Amino acid sequence: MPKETFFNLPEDKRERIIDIALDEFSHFDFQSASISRIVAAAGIAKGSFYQYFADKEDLYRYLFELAGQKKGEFLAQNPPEPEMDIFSYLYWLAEKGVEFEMSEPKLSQMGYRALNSGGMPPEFLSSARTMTAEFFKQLIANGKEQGHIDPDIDADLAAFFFNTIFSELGQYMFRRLAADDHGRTGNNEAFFRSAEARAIVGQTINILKSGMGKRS
Amino acid sequence: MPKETFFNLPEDKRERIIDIALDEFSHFDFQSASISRIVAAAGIAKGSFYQYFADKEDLYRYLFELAGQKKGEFLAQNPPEPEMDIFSYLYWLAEKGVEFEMSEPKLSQMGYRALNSGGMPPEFLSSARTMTAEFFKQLIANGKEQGHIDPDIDADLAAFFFNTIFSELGQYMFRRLAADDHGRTGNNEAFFRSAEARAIVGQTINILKSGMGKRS
DNA sequence: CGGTCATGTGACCGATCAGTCATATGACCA
DNA sequence: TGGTCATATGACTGATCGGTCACATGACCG
Repeated sequence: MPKETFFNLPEDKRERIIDIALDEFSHFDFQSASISRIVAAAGIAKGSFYQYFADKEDLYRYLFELAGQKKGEFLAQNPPEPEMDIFSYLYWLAEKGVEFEMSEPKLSQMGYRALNSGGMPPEFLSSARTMTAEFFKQLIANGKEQGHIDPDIDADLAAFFFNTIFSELGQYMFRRLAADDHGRTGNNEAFFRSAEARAIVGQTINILKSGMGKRS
Repeated sequence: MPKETFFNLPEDKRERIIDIALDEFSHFDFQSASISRIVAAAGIAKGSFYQYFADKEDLYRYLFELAGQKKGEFLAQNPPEPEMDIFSYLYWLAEKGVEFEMSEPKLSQMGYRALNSGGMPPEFLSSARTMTAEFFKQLIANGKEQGHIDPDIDADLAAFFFNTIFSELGQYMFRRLAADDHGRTGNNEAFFRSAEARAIVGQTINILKSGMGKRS
C-alpha cells in the first residue's frame, strides 16, 4: 500500500503519477520498468517517490489492485440482466470486458502484462489466476446444473477455454481494429460499440456455445 | 547469426552454452535475461561470449530459430497420415505440440516467452506471429472448401481461436499435470503419453470441432 | 626455435538501476 | 519571530548491466 503521503497529494498530482506509472508498466514488465524513468517523466524527485511508495513492488501492487477495482466498478455500473443463461452472461462479460479495455487501455494493458509476462512474486500471479479460474469453474458448474452446458465437458478444460479466450479477446480485437483501420477514425470507443465488434464478440460466444453447450 | 568461432567449438561446449542460455531465456524475457549470468554459469569469460555472438540479440535470435527448427524436425519425424480431415490434423498437431513441449521444455518455454512477453524488435514477434496466423487461416480456408468448417465462421476469428488455444494448451496441461501430480512420478513424458492426456487433447479438439464444424 | 593466427580472458567502461539520506522548503502555529 | 513538522529534493551508494580491448595462450607450421 502506498504511504499516507501519497494520498495526501493534490488529486491532479496523484493522478498524473498514476497515469505515468501506468504508461511505464503497460510498456515494460515488472523487472524492466524503471522508477527512474517514471520520476523523470512525472517531474518529481526520486526521493519524493519514496515518500509515496515503499518500493517498486508497492507501486506495482497498488496499480494492479487499482486495475481490478476499476474493472469491478465498470462491471457494476453496467450490470447484466438477472436470470441470464450462462452464454448470455458470457456475452455480457466479454462485451463489457472489451469495452473496459478500450476505455482504460493503459490499466488493462498493465494488468495483462502483469498476468502474462511472469517474473514477479508467485502469489501475485497465482492468486489472481486461480481466482478467475475458480470463477469460471463455478460458472461452468452452474451451467451444467441448469442444463446449458454439456455435462460430459471437462469443467477444468472448459474453464481453461474461457479464461484463455477471454483474456486474449481484447488484445485480438485491438490488433484486428488496428489492421482493419487503414487510416480510419482511430476512434476505438466508437469502433467497439459498432455492429462489427458486437458481431465478433457474438460469434466468439457462439463458437463456445456450440462447442460446449448441451447437445439437444 | 553466431560467428564461425561458435560453430568451431567442441560440440559439448557449444551445447552446454546453448543449454545454459536456454535456461536463462526460459526464465527471463529478453530485457531481463543477463549475459553476465550466462557466462558465469557456463564458466566462460565475457570476452569469449562475444567471440561467439555479435551481441545479446544475436544469441536470442539464434535460440529462437533453433526452437522453430527443432519443432519442425520433431513434427517431420512424426508426420500426420495423409488425407486427414482438418480436425484430425489439428488433433495430430496439438498432440505433437504438447509432446514437443514435454520433450524440449526449455526450448518451448523460451519460445513461448519470446512470443508472449513482448518487448523485442517488432518484426521478431510479428513475423513469427503472422506466419502462424497465416498457417491457421490457410487451414481454415481448406476446411471450408472441404466442407468440414462452417462457412459462416469468420476465418480470422477462427484463426485467433486456434492460435490462442494451441499456444496455451501446452502450458495448461503442464500446470494441470503439476496440480494433479501430488507426489507422483514426475515423469512428464509418461503422463503426456497417457490416456488422460490424450483425452484432454481429444476433448479440446472436439470443442473446437463442435464450435466451428459444419452444421449437418 | 620463432612466427602466425584463432581463440580465450577478465579488468574495465559508461550507463542504468533501486533505494537512501542529509538537507531544504514552506505552511502553520505560538 | 522562532519552532515544528510534513513534504520535497537530488547527489550519492553499491550493484548490475551489455559490451570492449589489450593481452595471454597454445596449436600448428617453417
